[in-house]
Amino acid sequence: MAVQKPTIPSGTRDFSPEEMVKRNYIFDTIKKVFQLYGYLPIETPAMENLSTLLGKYGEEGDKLLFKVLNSGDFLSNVKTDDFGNKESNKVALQISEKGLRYDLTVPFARYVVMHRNDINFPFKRYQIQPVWRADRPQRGRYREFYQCDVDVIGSDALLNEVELIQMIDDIFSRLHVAVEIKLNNRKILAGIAEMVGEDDKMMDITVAIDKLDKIGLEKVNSELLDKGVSEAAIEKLQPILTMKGTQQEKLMLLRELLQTSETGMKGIEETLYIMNKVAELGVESMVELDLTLARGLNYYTGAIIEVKAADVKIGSICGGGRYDNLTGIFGMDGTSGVGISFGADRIYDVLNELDLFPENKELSTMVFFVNFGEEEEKYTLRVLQKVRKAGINAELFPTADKMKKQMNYADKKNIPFVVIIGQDEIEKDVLSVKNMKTGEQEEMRLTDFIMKVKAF
RNA sequence: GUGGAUGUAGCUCAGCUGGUUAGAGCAUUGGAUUGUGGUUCCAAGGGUCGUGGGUUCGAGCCCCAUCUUCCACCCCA
Repeated sequence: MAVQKPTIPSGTRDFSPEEMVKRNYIFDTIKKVFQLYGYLPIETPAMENLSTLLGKYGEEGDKLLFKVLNSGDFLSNVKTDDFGNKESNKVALQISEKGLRYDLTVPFARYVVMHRNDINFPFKRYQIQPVWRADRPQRGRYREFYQCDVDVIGSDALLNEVELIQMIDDIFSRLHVAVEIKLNNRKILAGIAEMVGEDDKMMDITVAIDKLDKIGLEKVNSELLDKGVSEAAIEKLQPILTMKGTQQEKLMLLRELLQTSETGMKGIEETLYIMNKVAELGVESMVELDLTLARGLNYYTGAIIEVKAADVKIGSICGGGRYDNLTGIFGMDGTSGVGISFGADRIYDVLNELDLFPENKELSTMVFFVNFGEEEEKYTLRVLQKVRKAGINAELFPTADKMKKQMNYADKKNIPFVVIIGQDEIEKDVLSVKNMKTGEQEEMRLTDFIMKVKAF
């Protein structure tokens, strides 16, 4: 039988020990801050019923769901017509009732509804788990990646939005990454659409605004026309498209322009509140209004937040917003939530590119014992035990291989101290300690050695 | 999902208009050095040239399909 080359599905990755140490540094930092602000973890299954997933992410999102084949004789219930006509979508629904989760927010909403009687509202939880999207992979875009979600549900206070921004600021300053926090509000977008008299074209208008920087005003206008937006509406939109000035000035101008729209005004008030509070609290990162921020997810209703690394071009590394009625789909109305999601994989790429990972010396082996053979091994094993008891990460080479090989192993593993215990040392009751960085070697007693390593 | 590029040793790559046995550096293994790594020297192992088909006397090179990775779009963390 021919040996097959092992591969993994495109867009997925293996993580080496070195990578995991770095990844855990990110996860640990994020978790620490989440808990600092009073959020506690939950987990949900990798698979959800398709019925809870479908229709929550828009048409595009449905296409990107990984579906899980039913177990057993999954073809038995398929309608032959659908199969014969190659109706992939219809057939898919007949042979699959589960799917891999696409994000953590929708499963969370499902969780809240299912456990509503046990939950103490407002419910502050975080969740760090992988999600899957059948997207075409690219740089910084994977088919399996981790999200770190924090949400608070059951409170419509804007203080929650402020707290989320504080946490963003806290986490990225701990990671030493300079970021820009962009803020928008779905109500402002809706207000703009209302003001120009094209309520139902909100998404098209938003996407057009989003492209302003890329393709320019003229093309944006002609694209709007293509989408069926009336000329009068486009005319009314011009002051917003060409708006200039500081954050405050823009908001003031918007306040004038959107006077006729109650929703729009509310969005502006909300944004002003959030921005003022954030300014009062002295958040380090730059926080700015960005009308182009649409965020495809359908369920946002208020604030929209997105974070970009200031020094690396990689797309957003954190995003989220307020969803007033996500639980409504699952039969629980009037519960507002707001949350954000940190993209661990992209943050990893950013830290890697900027060389911001710390030396995690407390995680790796500190002391390596050379193995000289049966008799020395017996003695060394006891020494090793004492070193470990002192809380020092240490290991003994499992076989009495050549010194060169053992030293090589220690060197590659970046172990700072190598301890050599042969017959001489046993007789003298000392350790020969080699500092791998300086190459110096000296004999010392065990207790002195332990103190030396601890002080290192 | 649409368009473009890419794939040769574990890694990074060379390989002429199609022509004998496909190369280098790094890495690996062994030796110089039977208690001393990171430097040096010597040697060895390692390839169905992404996969499948086609053209040809002959294909790593040309053609088709397919997959991978990357880039742009769509969308997104």
